[in-house]
Amino acid sequence: MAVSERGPRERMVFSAAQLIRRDGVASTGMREVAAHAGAPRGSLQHYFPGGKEQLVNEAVGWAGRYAGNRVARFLAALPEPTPSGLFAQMVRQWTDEYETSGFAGGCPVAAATVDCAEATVSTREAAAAAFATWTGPVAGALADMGVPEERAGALATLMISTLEGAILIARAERDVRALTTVTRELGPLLDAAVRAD
Amino acid sequence: MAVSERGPRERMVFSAAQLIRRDGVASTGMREVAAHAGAPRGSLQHYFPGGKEQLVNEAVGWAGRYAGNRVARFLAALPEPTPSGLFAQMVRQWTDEYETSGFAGGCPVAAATVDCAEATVSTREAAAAAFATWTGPVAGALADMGVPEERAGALATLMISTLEGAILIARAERDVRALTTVTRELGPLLDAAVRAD
DNA sequence: CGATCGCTATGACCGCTGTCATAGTAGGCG
DNA sequence: CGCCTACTATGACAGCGGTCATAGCGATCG
Repeated sequence: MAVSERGPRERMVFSAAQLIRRDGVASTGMREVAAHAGAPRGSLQHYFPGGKEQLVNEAVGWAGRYAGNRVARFLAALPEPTPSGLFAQMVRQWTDEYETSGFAGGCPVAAATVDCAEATVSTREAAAAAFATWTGPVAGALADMGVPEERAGALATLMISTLEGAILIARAERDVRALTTVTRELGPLLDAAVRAD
Repeated sequence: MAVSERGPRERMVFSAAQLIRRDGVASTGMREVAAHAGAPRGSLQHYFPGGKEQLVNEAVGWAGRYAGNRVARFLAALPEPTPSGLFAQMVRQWTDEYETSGFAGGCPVAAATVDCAEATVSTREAAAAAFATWTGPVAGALADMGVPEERAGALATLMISTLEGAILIARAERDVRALTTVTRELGPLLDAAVRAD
C-alpha cells in the first residue's frame, strides 16, 4: 500500500484502525498491530507509552479525521451538490469496498464504541470526538447546499446514524442490500430539506 | 429481576446478552456470565457443549426474538398506529433506558456483529437471523398501516439501520441527542409512505 | 437397595494478552 | 573519539481466557 512511505508510528495507528475494524478492539492484539504494520514490537512502548488505550484512541481519532476529510472529496466528485448525492457517495464508499474486497471490516469508531464505551472512558470520548469531526463537515456541506442551519446538524446526524446501522446489517448479512436500501429511501427526504429554505 | 424464576440455562443466555451488550463479546468471559446469572460454572459445559460460540449465538438469537416481540407491544400501545409512532416507540425504549439507567449497554446484536462478523461464521449468521426476525414484524406492521408491500421491507430496514446507528452515537456521546434527532427527522418520511398507497 | 441420569463442583492446562525491564544498535554532534 | 538521544530487540511475567477431565451430589426409577 501507498502508506508504507509514512513513518512507523503512523503506520501502526493505521494498522490498528484496520485491525479494529475487522475484529474489534478486544480481539486485536498489540503484537498483531506491530506485525501488520511491519514495525518492530519494541516501538510500541516507545511511541505509545500510554499502552493499548492510547493506540486505540489514536486509531479512532485517525478514523474520524479520515471520514471528515472524505466529505470534501465527495463534494468535489458531485457535478451538482445535493444532500442525497452526498449521502449516496458516503454509502457508495462502503458498497464499493464490500463488493470488491469482501465484508471483512466495519467502521472502527463503531467497533471502539461497542467494545470500550463502558470500560474505557478515554476511548469513549475519542469515539464521540470522531463522530463530531465527521458530523461537522457533513453538516457544513448541507448548510452550503441551502439546508437551514439548525436542520443541517440534525440531518448530518441522521445520515451518519443510518449509514452506521446499515453497515452493521450489511456486514451481518454479507449483502449490500441494507446499504442500497437506505440510500434509496433516505435520499428524497434529504433533498426535500433544501427546497424548504 | 423477574427472570430469576426461569431455569438456569435461560438465565445464562439472558445474562450473556446483557454482558455482551455492555462490554462486547470478546470482553465477556464465560465465568462472568455464570456469576452474573447466579448459575454454577459447571453448568456451562453441560448446557452449552458448543462452548462460548453456542452461548453467544443463543444470546443473539434471544435478543432478536425479544426485539421482534416488542413490536407487537409497541403497536398495542399506540392509539392509532402510524409508522412514525412505531419508530418513536422503538427509539423511546432506548432513550428511556439511557435516561434512567445510564448508557451502559448497546444492542447485543450490533456487538456480536462488530466482534465476530469476520471471525466466527455461525455468530455472524445468528446476527443476520436476529436482524431478520426483528425486521419482519416491523415490515409487517408497516404493511398493515397501508405501506405498499415492497416499500414496507425497505422502510423497516431503514428504521432499524437508523436506530442502530443512533444507539451507537448516543452511547459514544452519553447523550440521547442522536436518538431524539432521528425520531424527529425520520418520522415525517415514514408517514408519507402511507399516504402514497 | 442399586443403578442410572441430570446436574454441579473444582482443579488443571495451555495459549494468549498487555506490560515491564533490560540490553542493544545507529546516528548525529561536540 | 565519546556521548547522548532515538529507536529497536528480546525475554520474562503475571493474569486471564476457554476448555477439558474428573469427581461428587441427588433424585427418580427398576
